Amino acid sequence: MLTPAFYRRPGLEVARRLIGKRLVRVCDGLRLSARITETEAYLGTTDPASHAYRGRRGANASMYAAGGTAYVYFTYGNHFMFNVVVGPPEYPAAVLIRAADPEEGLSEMCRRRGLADPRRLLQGPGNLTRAFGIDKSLDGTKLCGPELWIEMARLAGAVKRSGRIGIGPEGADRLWRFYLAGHPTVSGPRKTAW
DNA sequence: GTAGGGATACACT
DNA sequence: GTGTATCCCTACT
Repeated sequence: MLTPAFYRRPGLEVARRLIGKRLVRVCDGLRLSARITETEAYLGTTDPASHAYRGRRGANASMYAAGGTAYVYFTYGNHFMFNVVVGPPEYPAAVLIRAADPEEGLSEMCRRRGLADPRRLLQGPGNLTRAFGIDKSLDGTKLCGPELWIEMARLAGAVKRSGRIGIGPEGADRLWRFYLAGHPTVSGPRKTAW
């Protein structure tokens, strides 16, 4: 299991190093796991795309927790987003987990998603939280079990970076998205995966 | 291309 | 308290 020290590193480093790691969820007694293939960093109060840009709010409180905390929020009336808080306490920064490659619990993920294609089960941040049963109840919990944690795993492939997806023009010039090059689970328009 | 969905923040009574 | 614009999206056409 990744230790708190891993998450205390600078945000961009954590975002890059999370690619290839194994996200594990125990839900209703079932173990689900997947290798992370795509992340995005949202760092500090000077990043216009970050929820912490306008300071502390009720909904973003978890971003101010210590590295290794889960930050889960709800958006667009439909979707939960799962972020990993990074850096020291009181520094608001998090890495959004955007996509992963399923390993264990395939049939359960298929059931939750109403879908069979393993490439699409965890493709996109809203799809990933749905398949993993991640919701607001996990917001603020520590990523060291028993319901949710991230494990060490060897990276197989090259990590590339690009601008972030789904944000406005503000902050779009920052290349804070990381993904496993050429992997079929990576989300977003294909043209952004250069 | 766009409808859909609900929480939130903020500007107004 | 009410109105409304926004939001790190998805699933359709």
